Amino acid sequence: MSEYHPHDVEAKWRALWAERRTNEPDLDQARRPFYNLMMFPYPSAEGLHVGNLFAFTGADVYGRFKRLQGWQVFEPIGFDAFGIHSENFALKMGLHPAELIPRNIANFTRQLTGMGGMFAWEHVLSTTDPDYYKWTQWLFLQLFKRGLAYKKKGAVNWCPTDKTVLSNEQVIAGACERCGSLVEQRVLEQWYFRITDYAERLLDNLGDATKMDWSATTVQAQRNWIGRSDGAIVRFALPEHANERIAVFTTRVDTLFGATFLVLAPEHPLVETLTAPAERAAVDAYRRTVAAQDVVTRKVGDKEKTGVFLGTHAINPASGQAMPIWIADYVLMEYGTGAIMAVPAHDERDFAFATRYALPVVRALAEPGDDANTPVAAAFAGDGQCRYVNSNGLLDTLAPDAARERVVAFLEQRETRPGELVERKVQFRLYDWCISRQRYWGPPIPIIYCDRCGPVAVPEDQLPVLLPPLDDIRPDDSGVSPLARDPAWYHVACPECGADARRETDVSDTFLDSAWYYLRYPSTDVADRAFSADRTRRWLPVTSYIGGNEHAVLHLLYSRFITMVLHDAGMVDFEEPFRRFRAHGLIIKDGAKMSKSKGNVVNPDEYIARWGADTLRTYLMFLGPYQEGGDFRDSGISGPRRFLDRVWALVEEAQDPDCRDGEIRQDVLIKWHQTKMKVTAEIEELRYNTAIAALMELVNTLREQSCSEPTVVGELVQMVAPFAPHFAEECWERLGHGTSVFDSPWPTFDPALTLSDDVTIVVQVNGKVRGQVTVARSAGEADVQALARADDTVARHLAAGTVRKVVYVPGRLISFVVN
RNA sequence: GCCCAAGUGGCGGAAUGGUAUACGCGGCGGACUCAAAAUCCGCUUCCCGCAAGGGAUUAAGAGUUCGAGUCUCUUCUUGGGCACCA
Repeated sequence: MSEYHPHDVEAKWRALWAERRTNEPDLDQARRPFYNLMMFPYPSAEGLHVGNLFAFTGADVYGRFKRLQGWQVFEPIGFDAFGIHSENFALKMGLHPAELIPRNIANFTRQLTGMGGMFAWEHVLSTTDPDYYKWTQWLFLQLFKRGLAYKKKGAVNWCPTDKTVLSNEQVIAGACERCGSLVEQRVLEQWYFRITDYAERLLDNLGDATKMDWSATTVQAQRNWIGRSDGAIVRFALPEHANERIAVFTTRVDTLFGATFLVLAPEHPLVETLTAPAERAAVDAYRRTVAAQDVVTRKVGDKEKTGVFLGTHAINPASGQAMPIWIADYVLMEYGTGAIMAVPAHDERDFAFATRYALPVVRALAEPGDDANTPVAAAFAGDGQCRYVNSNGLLDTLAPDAARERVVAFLEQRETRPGELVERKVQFRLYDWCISRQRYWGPPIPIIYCDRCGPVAVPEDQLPVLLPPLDDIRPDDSGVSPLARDPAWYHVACPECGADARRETDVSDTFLDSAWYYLRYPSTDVADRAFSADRTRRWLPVTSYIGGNEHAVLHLLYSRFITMVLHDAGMVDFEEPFRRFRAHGLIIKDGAKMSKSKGNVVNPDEYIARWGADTLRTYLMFLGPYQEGGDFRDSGISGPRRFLDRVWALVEEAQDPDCRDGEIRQDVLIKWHQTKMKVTAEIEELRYNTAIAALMELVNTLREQSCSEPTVVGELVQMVAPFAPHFAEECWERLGHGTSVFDSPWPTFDPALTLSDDVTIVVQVNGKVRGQVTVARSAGEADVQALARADDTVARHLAAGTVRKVVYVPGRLISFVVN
């Protein structure tokens, strides 16, 4: 007999896997390719924490399961090592990121190897490697060439701590998502990607089951982010300015009869023209106040609404009433047309504004019991209970959808040319993606500015534009990147005319690095292009992608956009990069989220040292549903370790010659087939905790016997293998197999053998369980009822009245209704 | 404010509308041991009862059903997303 020593076993199999290239599929020949992707880590100085390990283990379990099912699984790993996070940490430590990052990557590599991931290390990548970011720059140029990358001066989110701009996606409630500083508004010239051109497709594909099978929560988050609104643009005539009209976007054109005033964003271009001389001073003062505000005070809701009157009016084309025109900072220039029609009776914000400035409130809708003139106490949106009022009979009896159509038609009739008064319009909340960063640690944007030629792409054969080795990489408040301090680097000849020119000194957003890394993995050994056409055709789109839902809108949306662009360019033949995506849950510790500030971050190293990686993996997968996460408790880990020890003992026992060739007991046979059925189904659905529970039950059943069948124990080992890979290899070898357990076929089951001959039938009287009877599965209702009535307790409860009804569910229960 | 999840023993968590509390942790008792650890065996939702048995119980309340943790409605709590988006 020998004992289970995890560290010996794990070291042995790590070495053998590397030596035998067990985890390196043949990328050019695989017949059943399965691309098993997990979100690559940012290599922090702290190393992997137990939450990362939970995420990677769950994805690895799935990959190993698929491999056992006969797929050639490619499970790559890499490092998302560019970006502000790495740079800030390096600055804090007084180190250069170019020095720090390789160190962190070495530590991560040690930990990822130690956890027993089935990683194809021959295809590891780091976004900071010039062989990688060369192609990130190439990707930028593909967008640039197609007019999808453009430079624009505009108000941007500026983080005063990180001293760089942030994309809208990186601003959470007016604060920097990374450091939490309140974001300021700055006017800068930045590079943008036209992701808004793809809004409709990005939204439509979310509902296309042939292209995407994603976690519902992630799909919902993307839908909300893209934010499609179906509405109309209405143009209001201005009696005092016959040449101008004010266009507003509204989703509630049916409330036009209740629109009593217009509000423009203070930055709206027509404000200058429309302001009456008498109001000039007040308007200018208000616009200055707003311009001085930062994004936070401007955008964070629930504050007192302010505004000023422009001294002029528009005409409501439906009611004919004059509508005063105001400017107010609750109207945003970036959304819609930068102007709204205010319907105070049916919009909370408009109601608050109208109340404050004593503007008229007119109903377009009335609730039951109200009439057209009942004063409005609070704005209400209206629903099926409401009816239209004040519409001169136009809408009275209509449902909201029909009313919208009717108003549009009404306005269209009065137009002298199409679009003069109204136009149907779909509006998105999504903004273009700002990718410029005024930082050091990223891929330089491959553009050269020439006075004569304008912005010119760096020729592709001159890529990569290497990041120059600067000593002082600290960002400053100037709004330009530290790269602008290296004239020797940025002074270059214009690639087109040869005149003196200047490189773009901003670097690109880290999210661009990660928006295409899955395309690079299969082609890391390809030097002359970003990705090989053959490899890409064989392996992509990604078969299964697993990652955190914190990237539901950032990384996942950008990746989809980039893939669509490449698809349209004819470079890939799919629009959606990730066939199946599942978000994993989060690990909490003692009921609280793990965070450095709370000091409850669990380092997996010490648990691996004490219990072994296989035990930690099994524990992490057992502690809760993978897609929901769970609570990490030190005491809980001993259970999975006991489980592995017991499997080990069963393997030892199965090797005993006296134990072979026994006849399998009926109840063991049933449990065995039930377990195979259940484990197969549960792993497929990522319900690892219940799969492990089923395996524990099988072990408990096997332990009741003096001897266990080697066949059953062998299949038990195969089913444990995805969770405890080194352990399973060792057991498999001990059972006499000469090849990897991961090259063995996943156990099959016979559904007929999952059912026992006898069944327990529950007996209920008036809905309460009063007994149970065991009968042959083939027994009929009459037999079951007779047996049930014969039970003393049941009989007593039946005697309390008359049986009115009997419900019989074969194989399950018999229920008597008595009164 | 709006949208989406979730709420089950001391704890992590199981339950195609059909025996709620599987599996694991912890706890209690026992075996082994000089002793402890490890291991093994048994018990463990709560209340009444020696027991047989009875009652209560899936955040709270109502409803549908022979039967509800599961379906419907209302309320509360927690977590997540969106948020002057017209």
